Amino acid sequence: PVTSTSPASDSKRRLPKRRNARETVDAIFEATARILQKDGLAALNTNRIAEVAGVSIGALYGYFANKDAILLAMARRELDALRDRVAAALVEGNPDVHPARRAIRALIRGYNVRNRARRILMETLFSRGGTEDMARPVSEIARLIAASGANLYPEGAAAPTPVALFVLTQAVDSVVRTATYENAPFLMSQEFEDELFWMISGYLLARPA
Amino acid sequence: PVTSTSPASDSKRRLPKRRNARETVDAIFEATARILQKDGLAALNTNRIAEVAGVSIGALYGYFANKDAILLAMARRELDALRDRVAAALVEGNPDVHPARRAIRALIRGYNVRNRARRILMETLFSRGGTEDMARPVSEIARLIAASGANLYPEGAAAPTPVALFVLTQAVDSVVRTATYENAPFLMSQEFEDELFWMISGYLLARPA
Amino acid sequence: PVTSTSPASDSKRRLPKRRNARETVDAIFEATARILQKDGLAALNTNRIAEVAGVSIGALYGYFANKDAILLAMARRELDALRDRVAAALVEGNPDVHPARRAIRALIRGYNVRNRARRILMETLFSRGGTEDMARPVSEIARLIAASGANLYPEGAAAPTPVALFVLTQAVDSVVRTATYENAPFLMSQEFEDELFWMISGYLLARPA
Amino acid sequence: PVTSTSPASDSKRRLPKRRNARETVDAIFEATARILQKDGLAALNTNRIAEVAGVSIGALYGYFANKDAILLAMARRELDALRDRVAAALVEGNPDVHPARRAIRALIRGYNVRNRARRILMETLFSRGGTEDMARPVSEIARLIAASGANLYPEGAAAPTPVALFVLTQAVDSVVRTATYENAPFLMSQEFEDELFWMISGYLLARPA
DNA sequence: TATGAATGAGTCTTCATTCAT
DNA sequence: AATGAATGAAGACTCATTCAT
Repeated sequence: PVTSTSPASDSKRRLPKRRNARETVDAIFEATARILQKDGLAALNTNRIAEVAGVSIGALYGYFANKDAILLAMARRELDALRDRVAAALVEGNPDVHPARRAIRALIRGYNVRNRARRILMETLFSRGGTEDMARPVSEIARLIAASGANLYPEGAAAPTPVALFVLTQAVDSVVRTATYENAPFLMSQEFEDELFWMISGYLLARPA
Repeated sequence: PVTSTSPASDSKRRLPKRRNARETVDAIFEATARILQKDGLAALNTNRIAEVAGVSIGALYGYFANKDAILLAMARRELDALRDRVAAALVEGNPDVHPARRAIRALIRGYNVRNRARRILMETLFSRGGTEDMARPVSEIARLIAASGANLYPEGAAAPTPVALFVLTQAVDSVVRTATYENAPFLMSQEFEDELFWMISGYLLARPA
Repeated sequence: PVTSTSPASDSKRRLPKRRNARETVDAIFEATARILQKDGLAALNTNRIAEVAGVSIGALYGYFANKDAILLAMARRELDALRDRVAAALVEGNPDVHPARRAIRALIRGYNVRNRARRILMETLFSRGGTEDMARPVSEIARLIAASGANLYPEGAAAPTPVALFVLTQAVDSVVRTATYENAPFLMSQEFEDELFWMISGYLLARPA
Repeated sequence: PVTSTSPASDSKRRLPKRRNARETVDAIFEATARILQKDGLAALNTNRIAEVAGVSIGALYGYFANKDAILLAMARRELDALRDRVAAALVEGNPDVHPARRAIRALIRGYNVRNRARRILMETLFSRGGTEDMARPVSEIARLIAASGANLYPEGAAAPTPVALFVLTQAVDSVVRTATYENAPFLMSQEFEDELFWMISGYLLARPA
């Protein structure tokens, strides 16, 4: 800002790094996640992101139109990644474990990393009107459940309606998310997994045919 | 800005703003809620709150130490009010309706007003570390459920453990909250209430004794 | 920007000056004029204006919505002031001097102060679409001329049409302005005044009745 | 951005951008004019110029030392072109039309194209201290008028002094320029031309011998 | 106790220019 | 000679908070 009085620092500007787009975007996301996790949304500013990412502020704006765009892109990416992991757990994995239990475990593990950052990201996505973005992954899981049929829900259970699937998936998702955000001590316990499993199967069984 | 020169001029004599503390605080909360609901958190600033509330910015700072304090106090108040309504629904009301259904209805109605403002408030409370504040009302409901015994949960059901109560109450609360925030079309439907009821009773029945 | 490491400079912020609105606006205009005159438009930034005016940047934005608004308001003020001076010279003053000559002199003197700043101001006004604002003062002078009748324009001259008045006033105004901006050496000379006067009277006489 | 992998793919093979210096400079000027005309000076930036011109930003800096240099070079070119056209109109053309009228017409036509861009260019030239550059063309026209003698100015008129020539040429030039910038409705009318002509001849006649 | 003008640190964003490729 | 990603200084503007009145 103030005209630099020491001509010694006049050593031109740093030579530009030349990474590829993917690396740069990753660095920006990583920096954003770190700041969010450590100091929260209020401490997140574009200059700091750039600094932590080791990218110039100009480069950052070359990749994202504005601060919000970073958060939004990141949120979608996280959402997609979690959805993929849960979906995969649902259809494959240890056959001795019930698919629902595999999905519950994937969900718990998924939420458990950098949960403050993740939470802020989801709130941002939501508050920016990304309701659809948020609903889609859960809907996809719901569709997957509906499609996989009898081997997923208990014998004798009526096929769940759309509303039932909404309730079911939101319930599981929200409980795990809340437990994660609250750092509930029982988060990684067998007991917690059991309760969730009972909720799922009990609910499905209780629904009238 | 305009200096009133003669206090006698009664044409536009401002109504004597001699409110008591309670009224002022209410006006501030009301203004905050309105701004949040209409334009979101980013548009919320203390000057605007003061303006909408019809209070000088200086007076506002006489009632709240800083901006956050407003949000926090409001969030707690909302939370308490909702808890009271749900708790009341649980223990009293139409005896022909199952207490769980009465609670579900109270929850749905409670979340349905000014849901954007409410959501932001809860996020703020959470992000400011108000986990305990948020957990308490739900815990209290859980305690109430545990205390009310057999008439609340189905015959033959094992008494729920703390983890089970967490899962149960969070599930119901989160599902309703999410449906509200997403403006789900089925929010006020009987079907939705039924599904929630089945989830509750099915879950409680499925738990091994 | 960078966290100040010396706690010694932590001496709170300056105590707020309390001038009245008029003084503050004047100080801002004065600072703007000075910067414009000395270093040109490119060197004009709101922080510097505030600094030179001895006003906080926040206070500046309390009086003007944005940077442009300062320039625009100033330009209009300058324009009005000059118009008033020329109009006054036209209708009053030394009766031994022809009104047209009095107006010419007022114009020359008016443009001669802080001409770089004045020029930039007019360009800004123009480029922001203030064509009407710019045209109005000249039109008003033209109207004044038309109204004052025979004692202003030579005997035997046909009453000027609107287009003629446009040509006449723009010609005089532009020539003086250009001479000012170019720091023409003859600007304050009698010769220059004479030429302008001959142009006016010759033109009016040459127009067919 | 998209790396062309096979140079053989001819579907969207970019046209071989092998222009010579002249073509490139022209493209840059054309792009600059277009941007200025459409969106004004504030919207003019080197990256956009390069983009619109279909030139890389690096190449642009190969032709011009900096942003200002583009504007300056363009301004001079425009000025010279206009001067040439007016000078030509003065000394040749339809012999049945008075040379002064021919010059007036050339001036009006000249200013009438892309007048916003032209105006910004002139302002830039002026504000960058190009007073001499701006004065020269007009001086040359003045010299031409002085040289062409009696057939240009009315019989009985005294030979104009330098100051008179300044006043005369600036007056005509400025009036036309202003009328153009203001999109005056009478710009292309015979009446306007007449008034200008009367101003010129009346002025020259009114000057004492 | 209320008022609201003033403060100024902080933040986003732009864009002229460089230089590795 | 051309390309365009990267650089980072600079600058417009916001808003939580203070304090003279």
